[in-house]
Amino acid sequence: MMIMDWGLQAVVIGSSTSCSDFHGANNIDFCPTLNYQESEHLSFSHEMKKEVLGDELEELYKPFYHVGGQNTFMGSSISLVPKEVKEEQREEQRHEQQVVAAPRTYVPKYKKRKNEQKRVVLELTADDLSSDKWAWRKYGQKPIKGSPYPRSYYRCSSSKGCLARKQVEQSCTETGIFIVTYTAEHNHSQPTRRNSLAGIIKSKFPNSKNSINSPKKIVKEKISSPHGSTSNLNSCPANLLSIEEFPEIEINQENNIIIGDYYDEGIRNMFEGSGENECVSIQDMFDGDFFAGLEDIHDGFNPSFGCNNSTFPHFSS
DNA sequence: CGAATTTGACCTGCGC
DNA sequence: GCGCAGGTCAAATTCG
Repeated sequence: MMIMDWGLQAVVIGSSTSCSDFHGANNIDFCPTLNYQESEHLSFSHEMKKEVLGDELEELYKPFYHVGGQNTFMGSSISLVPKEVKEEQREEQRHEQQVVAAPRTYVPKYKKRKNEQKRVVLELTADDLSSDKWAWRKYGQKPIKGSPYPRSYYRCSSSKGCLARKQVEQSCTETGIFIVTYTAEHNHSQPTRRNSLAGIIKSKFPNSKNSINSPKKIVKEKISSPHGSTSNLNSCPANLLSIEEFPEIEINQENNIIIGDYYDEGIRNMFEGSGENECVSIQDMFDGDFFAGLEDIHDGFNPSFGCNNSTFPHFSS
């Protein structure tokens, strides 16, 4: 029997480990912290999904889809896969298992297209970089066209199979500012010991300096479609998010969400939090918590979505 | 001596 | 199809 319910699973802030470890072929449900039955109240019907979200918004969500219906962002996860899709994924995964069982003929040496990967870009000071709690190992450095400074490439050195990557380059426009790009996610918990100074201690950036008084931090999230085209939030037909409401937030041509100076301290707190893996999630952003946080930062700030809040699905946790 | 970094070569994606 | 730019590999080198 085909189940038409749209199981919208939104797993709130939690350990990235618990979710990222959940990519096994048999683990096509959701995080162990929240299974479908337990989260029935989070579901809404397929018809409701169509009515509220619409096809195009559904398309918008696709970048967050993930094999096994599991998505994570900055240590949190959100799952948006309808059950009928999950059945198809079961078939695909069964097929993949068969392929794996067969003699290996070709192993892709490189990852999928770079524009398919979710990237989080931060502009950080040296101090911000040194507070990175992860252990990184440098594996490359390249000069970048148009920039006088090279870009350094780091991978997570804590876990052998961890796909987390980090790129560090100095801003060519602002001295003391480093553009850090995180790609993929850690599949393990944070190490107790860290090599957080990667890219700083041995940095050859001539202008590297500690600039505690220049806390500028721009947070971007590149949202890319697995089909190669990027989802354009600005043209979101459902007008899911009215950027005009957020004077310090903009979306650039690359569909990066940019948060300006004004919210710096608040953003810092929201991303770093007081405990491990406490990060802001896409869900929180949709849920309004993210913007509520900005509201706290910005007195009189009035976050609102472009669509009617009463019809917008509420991702209660 | 093992681990980390450096650096040139190689591979892939993408625009023209 | 070609060339460029970015990303990764891996041998050599350096560090602790």
